[in-house]
Amino acid sequence: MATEKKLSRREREIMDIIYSAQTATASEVKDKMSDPPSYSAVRATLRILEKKGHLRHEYDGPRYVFLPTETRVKASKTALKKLVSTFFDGSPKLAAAALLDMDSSDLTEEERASLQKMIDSAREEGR
Amino acid sequence: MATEKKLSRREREIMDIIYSAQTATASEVKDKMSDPPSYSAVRATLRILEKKGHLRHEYDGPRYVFLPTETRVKASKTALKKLVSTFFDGSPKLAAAALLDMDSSDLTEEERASLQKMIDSAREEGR
DNA sequence: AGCAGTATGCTAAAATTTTAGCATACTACC
DNA sequence: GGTAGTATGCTAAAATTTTAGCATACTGCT
Repeated sequence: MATEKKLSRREREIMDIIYSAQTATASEVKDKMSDPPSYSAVRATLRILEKKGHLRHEYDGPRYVFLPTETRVKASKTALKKLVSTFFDGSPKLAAAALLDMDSSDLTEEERASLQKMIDSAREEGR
Repeated sequence: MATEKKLSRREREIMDIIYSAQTATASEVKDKMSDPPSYSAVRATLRILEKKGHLRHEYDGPRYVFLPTETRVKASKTALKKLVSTFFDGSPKLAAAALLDMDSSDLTEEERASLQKMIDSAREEGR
């Protein structure tokens, strides 16, 4: 409910770090930030994210461990949906094709073949 | 070169709109913004994005049409890579699986089966 | 008990982002 | 040729974001 979107740049950066790590302390977050500001700056932003309802914390002994309030799966769906609409004209298949293409070295021949099929069928659908 | 990252919230929003539309005038951008500010505010941000090297413009009669300096494909790869690392532990296969799952109503039985295989194999690889 | 190290909370200043407004130019149409 | 409509460029103020610093508390040593 209270969870509005509209994250600032730093807020977004921190959320991404925490989603990636699943869980992180303030200093872990700081370590992973690009061009990290002071520790207290990081903490201030974490506090804001908590107030906005995007994060919560638990205790790990003497310190806070921050975690997202939304599940990773749910957040990933939202992110995927947006990405698909931004770059792939709304076609998840085309996006999936691009992904698997990135990963091509790991695909078996069989996988590659069936993929190709999906891509073709997505194209036929005119998307 | 000049193309640094670090877009602000509005800048990011505008870039996404333009990537999605491929091309857009200032007022088209404004129309698609959430909670759009004044027209001149939009234009100011467009100008900033041009200065930062993310956009350029061409003329469509009397007005500017803005377009990204990076191709859609390249930008989408960057975006996918980040998303995969944020939400899918770096496994494009798992991300693709999630995508195709979203789209499940459009999949044939055959597609679904081969997908399932890929997902399983990705899981086996421990990713 | 005292000290070093590392937490937290809060506050206010610095920096950036976001915005509106005004001056001006061009097109189309009456 | 004047007027309405819609462009652009620029500027400066408003709003938000980002930051550092300080006060304080707790842990674990010595």
